[in-house]
Amino acid sequence: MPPTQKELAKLAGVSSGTVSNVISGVTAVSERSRRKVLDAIKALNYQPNLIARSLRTNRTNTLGMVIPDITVPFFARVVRGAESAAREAGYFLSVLDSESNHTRETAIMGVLRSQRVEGVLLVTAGGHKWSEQESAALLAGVPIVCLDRLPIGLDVDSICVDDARASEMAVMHLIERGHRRIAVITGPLTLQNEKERLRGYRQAMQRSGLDVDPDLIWKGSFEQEDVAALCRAGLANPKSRPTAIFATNGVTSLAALRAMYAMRVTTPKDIAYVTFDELASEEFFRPGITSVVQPAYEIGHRAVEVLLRRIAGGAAARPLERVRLPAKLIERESSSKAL
Amino acid sequence: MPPTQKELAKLAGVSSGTVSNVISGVTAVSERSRRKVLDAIKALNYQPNLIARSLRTNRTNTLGMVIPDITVPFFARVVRGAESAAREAGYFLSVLDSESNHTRETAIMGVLRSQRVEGVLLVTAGGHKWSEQESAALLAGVPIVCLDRLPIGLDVDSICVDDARASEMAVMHLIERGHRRIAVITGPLTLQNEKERLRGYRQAMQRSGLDVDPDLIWKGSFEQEDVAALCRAGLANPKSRPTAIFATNGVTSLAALRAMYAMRVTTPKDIAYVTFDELASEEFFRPGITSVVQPAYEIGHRAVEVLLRRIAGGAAARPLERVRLPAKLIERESSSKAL
DNA sequence: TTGAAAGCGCTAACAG
DNA sequence: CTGTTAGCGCTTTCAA
Repeated sequence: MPPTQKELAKLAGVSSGTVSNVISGVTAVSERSRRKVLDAIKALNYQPNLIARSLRTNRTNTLGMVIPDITVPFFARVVRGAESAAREAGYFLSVLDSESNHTRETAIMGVLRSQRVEGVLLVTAGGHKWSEQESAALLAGVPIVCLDRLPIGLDVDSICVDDARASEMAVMHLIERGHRRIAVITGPLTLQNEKERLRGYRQAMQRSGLDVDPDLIWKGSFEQEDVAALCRAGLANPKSRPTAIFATNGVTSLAALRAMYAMRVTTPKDIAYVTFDELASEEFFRPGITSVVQPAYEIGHRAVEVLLRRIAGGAAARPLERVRLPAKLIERESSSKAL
Repeated sequence: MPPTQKELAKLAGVSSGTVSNVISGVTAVSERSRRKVLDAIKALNYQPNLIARSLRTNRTNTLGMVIPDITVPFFARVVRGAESAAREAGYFLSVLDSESNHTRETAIMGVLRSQRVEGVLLVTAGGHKWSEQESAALLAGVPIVCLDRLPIGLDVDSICVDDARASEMAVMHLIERGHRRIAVITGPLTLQNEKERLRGYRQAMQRSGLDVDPDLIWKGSFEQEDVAALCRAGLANPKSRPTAIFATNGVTSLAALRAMYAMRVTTPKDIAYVTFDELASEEFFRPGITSVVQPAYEIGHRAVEVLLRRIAGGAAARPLERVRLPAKLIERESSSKAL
């Protein structure tokens, strides 16, 4: 059993209250008492019991974070950013993985509430609409900031990349290189950000006076097989094949590339290719894939800042923040050949 | 303020103890009371306060995990494995990132103790020896299991790949393809696992009756510049250049490849190459790099099992477990050309 | 500047 | 089966 404050107080020959004062530093304590307490802390290797402290103060100094999959590099970087921001502000961050499962996600939110975290950073598993009931329960609980994948039917502070704009930029890049028949392959359109990215594609086409051919809108998912089927259907005939593809997220994109390569359709030779998200250690990826890169670390970092403002400000005290950050286009080989 | 058990009890018209019994399910409760309590829980959207429960029961049902960098894919997968094992056992897992910094690592261990986690999974930042004092303090605290990078001067349960064996296997693979002058480039040799991997290299050479040329042992680090300098020195002269390189970890390996490519030394054309660890989405990495692949998920998963046994068994009750898992060699292009 | 004491929300013993 | 109660380790009045 770890030593308690009481034992510490006894050893130091002072009262438990004095020990507390020494540790918190709020109330003045005589130098003599301070010394004795400090010595006793060393002697016993005392570590204050944060559980007891939290129960008493009703503060945990902890933020929760829910993400769909820590092994996705983008999320790992977001977590890093959030962690460092939390630490800078003197908070702990408790990260839990929902394994892209909404049921588990809901369970986790419950656990975090039970742990009395002071706020939650949420990257939803996606693909579902929060019911009125869920939503109400959530909003009545701790403050929430949503990142990246914004939930449908949940009105909270949020932060993500300006998806439509980023997407538009990527497609414009292809158009500028002479492409007219540009296919877009998306993730599940139940996700808000996927919808936005598709919107950006449409905008780029329309603003450039190009037709949006429904046959070139390939509504995909995160499943290898779905994506492969779409690619096979869309690329089978070299005549009607698009001259360029834009993939709206990294997971779908890897699946698409895999399918293309299996069909011996290569980039940039047979088709130009641009993707949302970095796919890997890009410098060794051959050919290099032109990518829309999100400021992942910053998204995590700023999400914590927004959350802390919300915690300080209270639920209704301030308007909802909706931060939209710009993404960058990194040009590489896959889109290097002008048509 | 979230509702408390007392308020709940009042609403349900029973005592607080009965509420507790309903929730824990340990003591029998009449169906009537049960109903009333359950209804009240719904009505108030009650979530038990785990902080209070922990203070009372002296149990947190939480394990801590300290890793050097969540953005390293290997660690992310280890975390996933640990998380799922923890969940299966009804534990929470609290993951903290030391940012490869021993000072921060020590601070984190203190925090985890303060949070009264029941055990800790530790991947040390490495590069330091734990002082007698640190070690003693640590061992007196919660049970610890070390993963992957085993600490020096800390006697605890541990789990990692059989590094020497895995290394030997990789080097044998090169020898079988006719290589005689094989360089090894390592990470910091202050890390136990790096030492082991170097030992494996030596073993393979010696068992095959080959000389171990000290000039072919490149003692590197995780720093791009150090590694680049070693590569430049070792590869400058095409005559005396080794015919193959074995890199003992992923981070160093990426740095080495970068340096090689900058020098226009390519693999497999100019030199054969084998590395410890997967470097990225290997199927798109060109050329594909022959790799020693570790069972990352399993390492995390089994580490939790070991830790739970230790928690159940007590400090001295059982002998130290030292689990060593086999790694696999995945052959790819970079070592495809026999000499 | 210090000590005594109340009480955070919960569980577990105990008496009824 | 149920209510009462003590107390987990801490912070925070309040008096001295």
